[in-house]
Amino acid sequence: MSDPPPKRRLRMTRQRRVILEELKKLKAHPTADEVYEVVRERLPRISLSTVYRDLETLCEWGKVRLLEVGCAKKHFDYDTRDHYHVRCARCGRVENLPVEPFTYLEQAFRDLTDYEVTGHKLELIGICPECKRKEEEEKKSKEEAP
Amino acid sequence: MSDPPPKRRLRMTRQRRVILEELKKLKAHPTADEVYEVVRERLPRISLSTVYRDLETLCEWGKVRLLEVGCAKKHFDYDTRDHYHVRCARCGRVENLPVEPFTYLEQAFRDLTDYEVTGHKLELIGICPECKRKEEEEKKSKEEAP
DNA sequence: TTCAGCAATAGGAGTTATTCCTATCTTATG
DNA sequence: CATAAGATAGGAATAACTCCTATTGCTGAA
Repeated sequence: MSDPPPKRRLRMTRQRRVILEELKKLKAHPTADEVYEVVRERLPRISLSTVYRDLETLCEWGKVRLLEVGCAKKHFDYDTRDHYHVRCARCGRVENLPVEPFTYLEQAFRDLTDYEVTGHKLELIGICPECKRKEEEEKKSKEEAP
Repeated sequence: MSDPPPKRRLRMTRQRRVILEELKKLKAHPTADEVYEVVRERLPRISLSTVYRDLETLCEWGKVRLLEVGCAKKHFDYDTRDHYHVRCARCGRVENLPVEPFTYLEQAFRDLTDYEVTGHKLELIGICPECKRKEEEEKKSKEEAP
């Protein structure tokens, strides 16, 4: 069929294991930077570039998934299955939507475009509970002392 | 309700008019950089920062829409109505899907999250005809001279 | 158990896309 | 025409990556 990928022997190093473990613990879908912050508590000498490289490697390896959500930063997910997301328009936080993806959508849309369709993404936009709370606090303090 | 926005008198300057006109001509959904390239042919002294600022202003003004698609760059659209998109996984090009958005989706998903849902985005991923063609050419030239 | 060789790392430089800053220029109005 | 708010060009600054290099660390064959 096509050329076999250059087979390098990937190693489960300490850095990679810790990154994977911490990613698993986080319920949300952190950015590389956020992963770096938590991993640093266990491996203080790890470098940000290692975090980026290892997250990419773990993606290729199929152990982690890269989310290309509608914002500049890359988000990573321990759960590699296809699923939909909610994103907070204020803080950018991303979380899962507990629902099975609609596989029929791609089929239904295939005739609407001359692209060779390979997948789809559905993203709910909203305000997360924390940001909503902050917003209300701000409004209140404004009313009290304008 | 809430504070009225600080009312500044926005001006339809030459730069803004040209940006708007060129954006209207482009069928795809260009990035700021692509807008800059075409606008430069009519206004050679325009600066990239003006393009960014004016695109943002035109968005606030409701004359242009910012698309936050699943890739690092910002894309802009002359058509400000809600609609879905296809994106090329290779080159990042974005185009419209000629279909009415499914307004019921938000309602249906509302109970699945504690976010205050304000919208949703649906994006088909695929390979655009041009990238598909290039891919096939590469494959062919590989077979001929390996 | 040593060692050759590939893989991985830390640290920092480089890149890309975007935003910010400032001195200067425009333009609508009085 | 004066003038003041609004815009602009040009470049510096920033954010989020991505790449480079010298060094370190595994790992499997001898």
